[in-house]
Amino acid sequence: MDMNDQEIKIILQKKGVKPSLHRIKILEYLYVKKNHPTVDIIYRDISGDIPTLSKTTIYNTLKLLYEKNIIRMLTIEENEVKYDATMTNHAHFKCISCRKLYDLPVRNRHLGATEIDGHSVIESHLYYRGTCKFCKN
Amino acid sequence: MDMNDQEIKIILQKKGVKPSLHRIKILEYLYVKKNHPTVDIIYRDISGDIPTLSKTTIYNTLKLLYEKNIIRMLTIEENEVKYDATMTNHAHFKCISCRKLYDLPVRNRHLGATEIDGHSVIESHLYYRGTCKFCKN
DNA sequence: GTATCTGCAAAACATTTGCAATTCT
DNA sequence: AGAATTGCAAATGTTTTGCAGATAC
Repeated sequence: MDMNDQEIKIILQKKGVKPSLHRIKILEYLYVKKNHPTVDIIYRDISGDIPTLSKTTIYNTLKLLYEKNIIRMLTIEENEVKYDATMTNHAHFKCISCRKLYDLPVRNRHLGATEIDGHSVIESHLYYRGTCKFCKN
Repeated sequence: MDMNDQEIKIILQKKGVKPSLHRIKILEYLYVKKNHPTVDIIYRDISGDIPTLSKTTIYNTLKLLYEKNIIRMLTIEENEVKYDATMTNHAHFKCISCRKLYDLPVRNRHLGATEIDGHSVIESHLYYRGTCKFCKN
């Protein structure tokens, strides 16, 4: 078990999640790749390393990690959910041409709000759709 | 044909969409109800008035209206798309307890941006999840 | 040994698609 | 008649569910 696995394990334990091998590997993937993957992408990328891994476990794990506030769930796409382990406030930009999803380090007071119009905020999402700087020419 | 239908018709024509009865009624529903409905909700609510209306037509129409920039598509829910005819910049608040979706009249310079980090912005979305003021007690 | 985690297959849904029927001018 | 619109039924694709088997402590 290398350093990364150990760190991931501690993160899970702190949040009250039992650090099974599958859970560690899925969360580690999110931390290392930072690619806002779907369930399918995760399955495609790590099922080689963990031959017994099933998609059901990925679904279960991501749901659990989301409920424990360890990762974010991105519903920018109409048809599939993406996940993100970056928990600091940031925005996203979706290019409708190349389909890439960019992180934007936006400093926005609205993203850090804990209360809006009397409602208690748990999570905030800011995202844009458009044509990215590499596609617009 | 009442005043509303006439107004809706003109809006559609201005955007280059032929104002069929179905299209008028679907867009009018969105304007009048302002309830961020799903395809199913629209179908449930207006298929009584228009007995021949099919869900396929609602799907077709909403897609067309979205592409013509007449309505917005909201992907806040994981599993289904909602639609909104309010085109002025505003945010949304989703209550995880009562499940209601609120409009928030947020004045946010980020929502009006046409360019971010060199990318050309076409649409902006800001939304929150949490517990609404009526559920939190 | 008991509780939790995992995996398979089937089910459940929302959405899309192909194509035929209808409507409008 | 010709072109666009609509509707049905089937297909698609993602996510959930039920339950059985495996694993961990």
